[in-house]
Amino acid sequence: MKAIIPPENLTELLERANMMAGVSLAQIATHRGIPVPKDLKRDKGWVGQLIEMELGATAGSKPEQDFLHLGVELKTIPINAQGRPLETTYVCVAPLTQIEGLTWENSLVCHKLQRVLWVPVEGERHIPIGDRRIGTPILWQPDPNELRLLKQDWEEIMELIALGKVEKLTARHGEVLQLRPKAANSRSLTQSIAENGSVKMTNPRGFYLKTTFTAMILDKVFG
DNA sequence: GGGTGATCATAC
DNA sequence: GTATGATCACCC
Repeated sequence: MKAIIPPENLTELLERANMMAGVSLAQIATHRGIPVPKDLKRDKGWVGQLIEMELGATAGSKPEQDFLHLGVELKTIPINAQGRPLETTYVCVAPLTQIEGLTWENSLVCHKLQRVLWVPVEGERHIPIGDRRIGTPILWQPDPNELRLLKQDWEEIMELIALGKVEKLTARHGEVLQLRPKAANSRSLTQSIAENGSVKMTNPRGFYLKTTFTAMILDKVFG
């Protein structure tokens, strides 16, 4: 495998991303010497990591943007034949303790979503993984209205977490941003705030963007 | 059929 | 366990 150097600037990143449009995942994988899985059941992050690698993102599990020096977060998004998202989009883990004084402006959600490079990839299950094609990338920055919706949902969710009501939160809360389990399984536990203010254990949660929201983002470009 | 809750792989 | 990358799969 040949090493991919991180893009030096935004223009270079966009050039690389644009060159992948129309290319199949098998082409990328072959080029990189990576086997294509039969399905994604045990390789759920495969597509994302393949695209990450090809664009020269710094691999790692740091809670930071993929291209920190460019202020860009990379997200692959599975779409159907109509260009609509097939899945919600994971943003980041939700803090469940020590959240006093945490504001939207300095939250991880806000930071990660400041600028996102969306890379649509055909995701319908009847299409073999290798045959799935990459679409036209979209560099997105939330507009004032999108920012307002995100902030509103985030504040509402964090308020309930702060009140020790994380167990009462479901994916139905929030217009565009939702809170859902994010863990190895339902037995995973992490600390959270109890209703009496003490510490309790609960299933880890993550923030996800609902498909109605990401569909709007894709629509703004493709109509 | 769509969305919610559950789950998978991997690095550290 | 916590973080990354997400999709699976069951229930409504």
